[in-house]
Amino acid sequence: MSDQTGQIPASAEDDPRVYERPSVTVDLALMSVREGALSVLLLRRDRAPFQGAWSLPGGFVRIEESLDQAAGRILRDKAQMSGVFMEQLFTFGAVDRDPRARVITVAYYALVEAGRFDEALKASAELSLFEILVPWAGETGGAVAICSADGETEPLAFDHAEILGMAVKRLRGKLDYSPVGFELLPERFTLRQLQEVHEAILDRRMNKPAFRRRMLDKGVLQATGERESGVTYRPAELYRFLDPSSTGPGKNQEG
Amino acid sequence: MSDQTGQIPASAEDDPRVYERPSVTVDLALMSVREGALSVLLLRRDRAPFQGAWSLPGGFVRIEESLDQAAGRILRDKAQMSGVFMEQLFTFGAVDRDPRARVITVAYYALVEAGRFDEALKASAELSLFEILVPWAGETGGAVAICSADGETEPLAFDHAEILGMAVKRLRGKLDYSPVGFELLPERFTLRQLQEVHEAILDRRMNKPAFRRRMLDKGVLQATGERESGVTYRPAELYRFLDPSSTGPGKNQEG
DNA sequence: CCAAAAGTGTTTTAGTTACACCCATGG
DNA sequence: CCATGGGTGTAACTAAAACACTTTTGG
Repeated sequence: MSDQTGQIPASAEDDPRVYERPSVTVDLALMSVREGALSVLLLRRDRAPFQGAWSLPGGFVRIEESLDQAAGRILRDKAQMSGVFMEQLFTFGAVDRDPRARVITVAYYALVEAGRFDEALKASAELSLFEILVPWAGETGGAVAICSADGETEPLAFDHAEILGMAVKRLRGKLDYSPVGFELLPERFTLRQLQEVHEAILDRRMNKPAFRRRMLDKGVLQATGERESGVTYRPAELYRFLDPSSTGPGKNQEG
Repeated sequence: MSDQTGQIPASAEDDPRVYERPSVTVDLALMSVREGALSVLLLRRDRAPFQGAWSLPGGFVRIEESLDQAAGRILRDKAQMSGVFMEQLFTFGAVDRDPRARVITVAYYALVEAGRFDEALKASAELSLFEILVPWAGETGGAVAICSADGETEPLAFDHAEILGMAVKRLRGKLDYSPVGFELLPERFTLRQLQEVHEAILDRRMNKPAFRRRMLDKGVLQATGERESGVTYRPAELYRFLDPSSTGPGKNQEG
């Protein structure tokens, strides 16, 4: 076991060379709220395993890039998007999660404004949009189902239903103590739009005045003075999200 | 690029063989509350890099074991413990986090009753106990310092200060909506002990009656009828943690 | 003036905190 | 009977929710 060219490890347990290495991938749950429904962008698999099934966009982590960089690259390559809010979710490492080989995947979730989905869908024919169906009670192990525009539920490849289930759970959990909700709206938005996003994610109707005050009391919304247009009723004021980390004393985006 | 022995991938991006693979390790933040202080079990490194520095126990993930299994094995090998509460924390994948090679580490945190630390410390001379010093405000990027029994602060190897910082943050965040606090106490405990654990983790004094009622109202504590002994004042009642998942309708331990 | 949704004021409720007090035990 | 911490009752406070209401626009 001695090695003249490099360091001689004191024991095998500290030497990566003696063990076969797993592959490491990044998978992305790219979500948005579209027409009142929490949705996800999926890719149709064109080869085995799970040929024809829908899957989260993903790819191998390269030796010279960080996990965050890999996630950003995959988002660019598969969905033609950049500058998107993205956060690490969980790492899935079951031995048999990929029937071909040992693959550990670091899952990320990403949030975009609904309008940006359309560009991605036009750019790639393999991409498609699905509504996420979440069982609130009577859990199925945390997994979710997906439902296409014509109402058909479809199977997901690998353990991606479980990954997506955890993504929804995380999104729900962070919604009221972190500014993730604003990532799903354009730069200027009405309080009604914000409420619709919250209602879609939590799958629960809310009281308008209560929601309004709760949001305004957080102090992260700035009234623009502008109003929405194109509506037949009284136009609502447009608000902008004020990132507290960019004005207050230096804090990073970690919520 | 064709391969007669196996499948022929339609494109290189789906073929793990064309990329150099990173190594994957698991690192453990094994924490407890001892004498009113949040503490962590660390291992002194006996070789470069960071020779002499303190580090989280860790090891490579083997090709035939899951991440959770790897974490359990490392806990057994390095700290002679089993049956310990453990949860995945975050995956750290900066390219230069290990100067020798590309190593991605899946960090876990584990919680044990303070008494179990002593056994581990006796079993291995390289292990030592440190108090965790957490800057509440004026963050240092989420990292924490460690402080030995004689008051000396010591450097941590690799990015382990950052990992430990995230572990403390996660523990603080889960303390009041998940039963993690009970993992740090013996099977039977007094409400005062439970309060001391919460105060140590959150680094904040609390009101006794308020804390007492808040805990009892959760409905997860069962009075045993027994009392503590060996005290010179009125002995407090001993309580036991009642896991709602073991009695109610089937839910798994995921909080 | 009417319909529809924006936006406001007031009451109710629930959960937490603060404070004062009594109880049980050992010495 | 005193010191010490265990345990309980009550009032005050705060945040959220529910409800009724007024305002503003397009038609």
